[in-house]
Amino acid sequence: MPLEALRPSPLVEQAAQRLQDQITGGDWPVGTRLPGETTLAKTLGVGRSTVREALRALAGAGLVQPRQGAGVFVIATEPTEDWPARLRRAAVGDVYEVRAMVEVQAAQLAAVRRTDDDVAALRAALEGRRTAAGSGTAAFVDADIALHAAVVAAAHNPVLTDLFTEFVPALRQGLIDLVELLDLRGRDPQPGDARHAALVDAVADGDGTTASRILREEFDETLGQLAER
Amino acid sequence: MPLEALRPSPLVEQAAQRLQDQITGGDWPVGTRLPGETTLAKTLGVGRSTVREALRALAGAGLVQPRQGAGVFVIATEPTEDWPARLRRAAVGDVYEVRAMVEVQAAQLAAVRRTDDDVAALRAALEGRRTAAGSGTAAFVDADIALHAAVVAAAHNPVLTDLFTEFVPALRQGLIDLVELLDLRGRDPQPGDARHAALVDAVADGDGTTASRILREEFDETLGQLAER
DNA sequence: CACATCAACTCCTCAGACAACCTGAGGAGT
DNA sequence: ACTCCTCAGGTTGTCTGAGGAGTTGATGTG
Repeated sequence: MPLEALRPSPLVEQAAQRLQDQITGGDWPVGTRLPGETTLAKTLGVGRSTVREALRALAGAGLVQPRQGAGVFVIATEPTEDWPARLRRAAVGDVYEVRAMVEVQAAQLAAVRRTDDDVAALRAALEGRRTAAGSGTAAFVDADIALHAAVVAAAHNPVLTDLFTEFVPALRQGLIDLVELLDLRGRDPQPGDARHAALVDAVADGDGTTASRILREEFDETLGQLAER
Repeated sequence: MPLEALRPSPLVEQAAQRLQDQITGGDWPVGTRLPGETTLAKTLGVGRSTVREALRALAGAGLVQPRQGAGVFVIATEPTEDWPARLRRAAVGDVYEVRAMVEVQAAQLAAVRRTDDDVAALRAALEGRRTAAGSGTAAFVDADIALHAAVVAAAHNPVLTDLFTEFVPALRQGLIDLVELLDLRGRDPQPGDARHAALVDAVADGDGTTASRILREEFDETLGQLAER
């Protein structure tokens, strides 16, 4: 009975964690049939229902798959990539840098592919950013992100759009911290307005070079400020 | 007892599915406390343990979170985005396009940040690509991806590295299809060797402009070929 | 009004029982 | 030699009953 403690808090989660470790650790590669529930129960020192729930949790995460009468089988060795969590863990600078990479190029594409509807959405988002100038930091950041999202959307690449969406939560918090830290809105309630207007115009005019240059300047500046801290 | 049949196959999965429908369908928004286990058991017409396992499966998928004594709460309305699956579903062209965006910029960064170890890894990967010229398509594509991965790694941004890793599976299959479809290796067993060598040299020399230009040419060419089909 | 107490409710864990099902071995038939 | 059948053992699926532990909101007290 090679185990210790296994006492505090939900036993199910501890059991699931231990099983998952065995899987992600490579002890049980894909295709392996896990020991039976009663065996696992004895090994882990918990009841069979507890083991069952732990296995069910792993099944829900897509790691294992039970087959009645046959056993429980490993079908994946990694819990479905939890990108939002990973981004939350990552350094703000790294996230921002990748975001900059993607968006600079997206702007270029957007200038080529934008439809009239896109342009309308961009102008609306720009207006929204101006309106949000009078609101709190969070609201302003949201409006800013909405504008950038509109640029990305104008590139008409679903993968790109999804990618940007994935970045939004991490970006949002990072930007709120940044704006308040640097007191960006102390002097100017809507910092970078001229630049964002120029960006929208460039995309509308189909001038991808200018659009991406504007964004690059914007991001380089922010990244520089981030690096100073 | 508003239910029908609910007999064949695992009751747990059916119960979980029904609960998930309630959540994704908007009936139970984020923050909602689900009915108690006994209530759900009666409503679904199954035993309590079955309900518990169904809830545990949803918890494993990140949809709900149980709190002892308080209840089970909805914490998300969508099963954690399965990016690999999404990429598999997406059009090859879209995936490739985003990959190009990211990598062109990554090359520029890599030229600035690469260490001597990175350069060694790059040269080794280039050599591996040449060696794989005599092998099958899959092996060649793997070697090609390894080289590009080395470029991305040289940028020293963990978020970027993770992102590229996420793209690899979709990329791999797409590239294999592409190479065989276009018969790229019919005339030249290691297409683009000169260009890749120049890329490695540019990164080694710290010439980011050249590095990213080379990659851009490469990708534009491939994207052009993809567009023709 | 602030605070302590308490009861009802919730999830957590276990044990036991039976049903449904899969797998592999061995025998019967072709 | 091959196929098919049967069967036993093991495995997951499901239910029930019983406590344990924690949270929450109402109640009562000062």
